[in-house]
Amino acid sequence: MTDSCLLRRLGLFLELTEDERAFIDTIEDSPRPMSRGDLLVPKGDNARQLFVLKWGWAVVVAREVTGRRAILRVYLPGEVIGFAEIGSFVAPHDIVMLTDGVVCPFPRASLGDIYDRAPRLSALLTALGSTEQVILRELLLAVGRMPAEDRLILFLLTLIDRLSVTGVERSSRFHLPMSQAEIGDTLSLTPVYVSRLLTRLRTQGTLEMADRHVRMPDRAALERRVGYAPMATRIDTSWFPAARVEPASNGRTGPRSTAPDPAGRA
Amino acid sequence: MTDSCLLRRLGLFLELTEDERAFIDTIEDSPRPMSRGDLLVPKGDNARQLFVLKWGWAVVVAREVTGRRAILRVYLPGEVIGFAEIGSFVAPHDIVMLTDGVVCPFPRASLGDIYDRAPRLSALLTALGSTEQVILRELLLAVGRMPAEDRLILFLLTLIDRLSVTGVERSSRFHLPMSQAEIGDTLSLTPVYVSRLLTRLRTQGTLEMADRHVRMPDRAALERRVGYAPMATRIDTSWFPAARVEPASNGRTGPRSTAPDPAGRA
DNA sequence: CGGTATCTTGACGGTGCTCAACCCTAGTGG
DNA sequence: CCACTAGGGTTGAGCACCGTCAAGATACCG
Repeated sequence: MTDSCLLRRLGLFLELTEDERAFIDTIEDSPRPMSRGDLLVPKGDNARQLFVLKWGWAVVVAREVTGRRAILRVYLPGEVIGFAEIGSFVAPHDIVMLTDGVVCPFPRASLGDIYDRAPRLSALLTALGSTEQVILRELLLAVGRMPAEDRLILFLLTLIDRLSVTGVERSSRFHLPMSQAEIGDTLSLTPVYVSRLLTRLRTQGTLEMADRHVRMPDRAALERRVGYAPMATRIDTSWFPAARVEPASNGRTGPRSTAPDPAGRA
Repeated sequence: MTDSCLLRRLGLFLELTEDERAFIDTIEDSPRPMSRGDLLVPKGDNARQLFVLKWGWAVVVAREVTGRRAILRVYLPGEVIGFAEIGSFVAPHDIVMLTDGVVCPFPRASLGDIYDRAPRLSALLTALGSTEQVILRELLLAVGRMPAEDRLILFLLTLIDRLSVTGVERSSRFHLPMSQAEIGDTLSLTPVYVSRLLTRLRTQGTLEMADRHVRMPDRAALERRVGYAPMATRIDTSWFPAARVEPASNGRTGPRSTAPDPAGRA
């Protein structure tokens, strides 16, 4: 009953019962150190694992036909990696460590156990997946409809709020371990233009940015400027079922044992 | 035990047991006709309902600060609407009927029942949510990194495949009930430019498009051109738990009855 | 017949990309 | 101590993709 990564993550959103804590504790492997550039999930792989990002940053990377790179998702410390892939036979994109870090893997198969035995945790997983969609939609809106300068500002504002979920960074100054090229890939801009934007914002006094640390002197003004609404960091759990953990009875460790399941598709 | 909308949708991905079918049948309200422009989910609303789109098209609409409109998601007949919102206290975006149509609403509260009593269905719901993320990511990649012409082609290719999931449209010609302005909002283009693109593609012979019907004479060539990989229309169910439906015992109709749940957040 | 929505076409301009040179720092091996 | 390299950042010149503004065409509808 140590504090596992997954337990800490899920505990952010729900007051876990003893049973639930004990259950979560059984499904997680030991932490694994990672280096910048390591592939957590290779595209095309049948991803059999998910990860909690204990520390460090990771990104979902895609490549357009012409070879242009795009970062479709930035994972911050504490977040769960691999959710978007669980319905797919093969991973649609690479997931790569952006910095050195530590991940806590857990097998995808154990998700089946969660759904089988811990209904409230299952609902939480779905709800977490739904917030990922909201994040993606906001990024899509920014990339599609905002001028580059606002887009950059919005990105930084969003990061601050998301970092504050895990409570690590509260001030307006924070560490951003991304190169300008990587920022560009996230916002669909070229490295050259990101550089130009940053120097412009710096000379305006809108932004302070040096050695990968960012500070926003007048954050409120910027939020107004780009129409930023702070993201919901809490989850609406009102519709969740009651907390409950079924015993691991009648050999139900693997799927398909309790009821008939003609899994073949016509 | 009629064929409800939700049942038909979930049955696409899983061979449902009798118990599961009966269970699903209990949670759905009767179909409701809709007109173009009707709000299914208003932004800021505490969305207490989800919908299966029985027929017609619907879209998620957002507005940038400057007033520019964006369509963040297009829902096709058969798809489930409201998944991205279930973790939020209030809906982050409007969801609007794009055409006349019929929806089958079901209360969000009944999701709690599903999680409580039907573990395999719960897993399916999560998996469906994960495929939504993949759709979003692909759109983000296209909007961010593709020239407008390819973006438009990719959009049409994707629609064909997604329409074929429900099996209605198999040919390369299909009905696209969107104005050019709406297409533009989906692809982050202006109406004027969409018009220009379409006439250009038409005169090239790449595309046939008239009175909101589209045909692509050489679909394979276009798929190669934009690097299109047909979307996974099936879901990887290998990690799902066994099919099982718990009886609706001990008054567990509402949440929070079986175990202590100090829901207050510190 | 006027009003509205949709589409088309033209002229013009700017945001953001491309290509290129250059700088700085850190690391490596002589 | 000094090349040499590699990664990252900055700056300039030029341009093109796509947006903006505007006018006009067509269709539908009250």
